[in-house]
Amino acid sequence: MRQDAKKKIGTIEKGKRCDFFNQKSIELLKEWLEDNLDHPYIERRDLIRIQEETGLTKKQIMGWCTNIRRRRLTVVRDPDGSRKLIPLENPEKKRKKNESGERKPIVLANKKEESSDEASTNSQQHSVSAQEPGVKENSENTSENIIQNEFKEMPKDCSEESSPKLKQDSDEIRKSEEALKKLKEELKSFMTIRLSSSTFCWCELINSFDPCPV
Amino acid sequence: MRQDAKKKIGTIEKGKRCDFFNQKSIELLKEWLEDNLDHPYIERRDLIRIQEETGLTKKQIMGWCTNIRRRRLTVVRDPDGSRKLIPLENPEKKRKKNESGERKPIVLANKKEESSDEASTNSQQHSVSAQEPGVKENSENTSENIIQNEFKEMPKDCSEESSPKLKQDSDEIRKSEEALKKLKEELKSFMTIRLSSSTFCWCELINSFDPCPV
DNA sequence: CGATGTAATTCATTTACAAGG
DNA sequence: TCCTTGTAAATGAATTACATC
Repeated sequence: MRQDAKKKIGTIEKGKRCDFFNQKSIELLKEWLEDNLDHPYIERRDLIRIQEETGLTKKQIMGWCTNIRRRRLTVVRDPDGSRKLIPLENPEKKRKKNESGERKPIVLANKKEESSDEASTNSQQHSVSAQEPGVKENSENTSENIIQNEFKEMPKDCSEESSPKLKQDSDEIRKSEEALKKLKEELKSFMTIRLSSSTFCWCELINSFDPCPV
Repeated sequence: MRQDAKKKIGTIEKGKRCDFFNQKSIELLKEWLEDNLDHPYIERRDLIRIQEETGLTKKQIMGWCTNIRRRRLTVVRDPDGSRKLIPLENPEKKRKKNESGERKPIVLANKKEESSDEASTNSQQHSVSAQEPGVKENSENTSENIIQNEFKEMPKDCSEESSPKLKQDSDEIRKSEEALKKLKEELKSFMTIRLSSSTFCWCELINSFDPCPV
């Protein structure tokens, strides 16, 4: 703890939660944001409405929007080149973690393969198909850390390389490569379909792979 | 119970990382743990091996194991009634969050509807319920779940449709699944690399897949 | 030796403000 | 006036470590 003294600016301390920033207010703001993702800049009308409903000041609400834009949204481009803001998972966190590279949460893969091991973090065995082994609910921290971990260990040239054990049989290699090629096409098709709903984000795709042990 | 305020004990400060607790050591310990989930109590042999490979003291290693057991593992029971420890996501975090009920990360759903599930702000109403270990929660990432599910369905359906012969032989299916895993690896790696340039957009990823532009 | 309680440190997230355009 | 970018400060989660039983 290195803070010399609590600095008070106006009536609010930096970093300190005020009573008006409770879960209900956050829910309202989130609601506004999700309704205005195409143009997440608050208008007078919504501003006044949220002020009245939450008790937050104008400055607080606009500051919240500013922070959300830079920390939770990112720019993508549609095929026509138009610019858009969509949700993104924690860009700042990723940058910081790359620089320090330490003190990452310990994530267990929970893989005891040899069977369709249903051991997710749940304690009871529900034989529902929706859960896949290795895919479990997680916090955003762990997802990103897994990505970073595997990124460091993974070979940089990742486009068309076969894994060594497949090299034993050239016919098997050919079959595997054909399957991979086909899957790539299918994935492309899949992403294009998702795209039409205009809510697709590549980072969500990344997260959908986690924490699948590969 | 006892809070004897000792700031420094020996040469190590509480909570402070020492140089031997680096990522390589953590990896080794994690490796040991995942190999010994059935009985996560370290033996002399492994203890000495890890001591030598990491430079950590015996006390540090055993302390790590103790902390892992209580913070990252939870007890489940097999159908035969036997007791088992399996990975659990952040039991302590969940407890604290349920009690305070504030300051949760802001997660955007990226979708307008999906109003059936109300679990995104559960801590507001359910202040403290009888917290059973292993109870699954954290269904906040709704959009991720949706995409995850859709993605999981996609390759199977498409594979079966476009190449029926893969269905006939379980070995072929296994190969296909391996190929999908590999594809996921490649994608994750690729996207993580692109991430650092911060100019990524989905169309670059799609176009990077030869052979055919969509 | 293990389980449990807890002190201390580090890091990610959030609220807030300032500078400059 | 509003936005973007940089950053200060508070909070909480995760981790390492030790004491007690």
